[in-house]
Amino acid sequence: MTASVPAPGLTSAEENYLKAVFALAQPRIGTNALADRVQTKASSATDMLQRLAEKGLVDYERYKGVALTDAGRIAAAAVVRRHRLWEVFLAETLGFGWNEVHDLAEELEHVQSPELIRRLDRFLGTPTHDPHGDPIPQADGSWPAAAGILLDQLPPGTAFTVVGAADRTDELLNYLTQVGAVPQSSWTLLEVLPFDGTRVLQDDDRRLHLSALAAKNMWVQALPVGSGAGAQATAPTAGSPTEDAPTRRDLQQWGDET
Amino acid sequence: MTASVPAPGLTSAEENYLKAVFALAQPRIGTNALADRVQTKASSATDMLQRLAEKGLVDYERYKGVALTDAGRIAAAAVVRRHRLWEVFLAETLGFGWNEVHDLAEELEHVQSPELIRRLDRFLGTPTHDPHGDPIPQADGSWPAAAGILLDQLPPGTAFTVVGAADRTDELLNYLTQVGAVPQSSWTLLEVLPFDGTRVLQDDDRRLHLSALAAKNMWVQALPVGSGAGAQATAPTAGSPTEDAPTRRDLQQWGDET
DNA sequence: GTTGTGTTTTAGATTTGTCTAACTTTTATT
DNA sequence: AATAAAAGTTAGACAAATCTAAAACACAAC
Repeated sequence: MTASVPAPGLTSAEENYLKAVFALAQPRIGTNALADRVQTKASSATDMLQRLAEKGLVDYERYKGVALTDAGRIAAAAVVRRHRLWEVFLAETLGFGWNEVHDLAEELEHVQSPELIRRLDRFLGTPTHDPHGDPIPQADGSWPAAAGILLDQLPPGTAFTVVGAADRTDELLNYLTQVGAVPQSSWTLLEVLPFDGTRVLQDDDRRLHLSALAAKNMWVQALPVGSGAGAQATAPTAGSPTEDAPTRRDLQQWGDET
Repeated sequence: MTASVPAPGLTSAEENYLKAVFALAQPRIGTNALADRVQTKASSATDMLQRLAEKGLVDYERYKGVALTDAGRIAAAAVVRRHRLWEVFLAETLGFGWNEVHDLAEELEHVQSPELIRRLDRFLGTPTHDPHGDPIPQADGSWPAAAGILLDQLPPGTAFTVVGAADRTDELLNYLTQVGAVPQSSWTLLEVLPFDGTRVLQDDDRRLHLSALAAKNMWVQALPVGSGAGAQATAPTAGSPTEDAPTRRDLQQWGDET
């Protein structure tokens, strides 16, 4: 039994609500928050929740919010899987930027064909993470582990590759894109400034200052020593990260924001 | 001005009707025929036609059928372009058979993004024909010429490559797929049997008999002499094609059936 | 433990796209 | 030309998904 076969005949709208519940429920989510997420009004959300409850995909109780049932979780994971595979396709195959893929994937994800997804997956080489570093639910229903660690937690002097962003807002993605800190790019973390935790990165030919807040939202993979990009300079000045550790992300580190 | 930007905000249903009118109108098409094509009832077609007429995409007159306006033709060509590009993608990139691509492309074609289509087109190498041999309207609105000639018209002794099928029914496509007469495959037309016009084809290692009817529905491209596939044997027995030349296809050889 | 504020639900309307059934127009036949 | 058959249209209903406005509920504060 794979996660690729959603309960028969979900409409796009149903899939979207399901995805939203999946993204936000921990363990329950309110009608307003959900309506917000899918860009509708609370009354519409109520209607839809009752329909999804009838189909056995959510556990809904009047005035008490919703949670996913097991069936709902499986169906939602299938949608997320489709979404993220399309994101990989758009970025990797068609060359879209990681800040452009979400909206398009949002449309493509609703094309109903398990065989299409199977083949897309194979064509892409069965990727484990999307361009934002989020894990792609596998055909067998399993979830890959995190693609890396937050730049936040990387010790100075380490070389690394960017593998994603924990915050998928346009603001961050556009910014990172502009300064060239995009997926697959490699850098060395020269130092962490003691004053505000600014990260100083070195590329082959560029030096870049990133705020602690940005660093806290970048997924990176440490590279083996010696394979560092750019200057090997190592001036590790104290490691006193000003920002606090992620909060909500600790509970539900993966899976939101599709 | 490219054909890639349809009139703002066409729904999937509208696009489907438009495509159907485009495919069948020569110059006008009746409500019933149209309803048949889009798998609805005549009353639904009437409704939709009135809506499309209001949008200026079709020229509709009560009880008199419809034709496309210039705007409608442009919008329809954009849909056909999207459809056929996705067909190429599905066949070429994902390895679907030419008998499987239509239905999926039917869904993918409605994803709205000119940039997506631009990039898909570029990724595929700006193809001129889909897996069925039908021409893909280009970004500039132009229509490529036919991909080849009908096997029907090929003189015996000629080597050729299959480039499409004039009849896109499952029956023909499945049959041709089964016997291996798929796009890109190469054969030599050994002879045309005088009795019923059966075509005898030779592959590198297989001999194949095709009915005159099948031959009349296969688009092929003659290969330069000497590059023939399989046996060079040449036993040209009279060329008396039993079937008559295409009829409707002469008028509107391209563009129907999306 | 009442009250107020904010959240959630219901009721009723709207849009898109469809249907069936009844009616109208066109056309083909005699 | 009359009329039957075929083709096309309208009317009314329905389902999905949404909205606004009004009513119902929950809970925190007093």
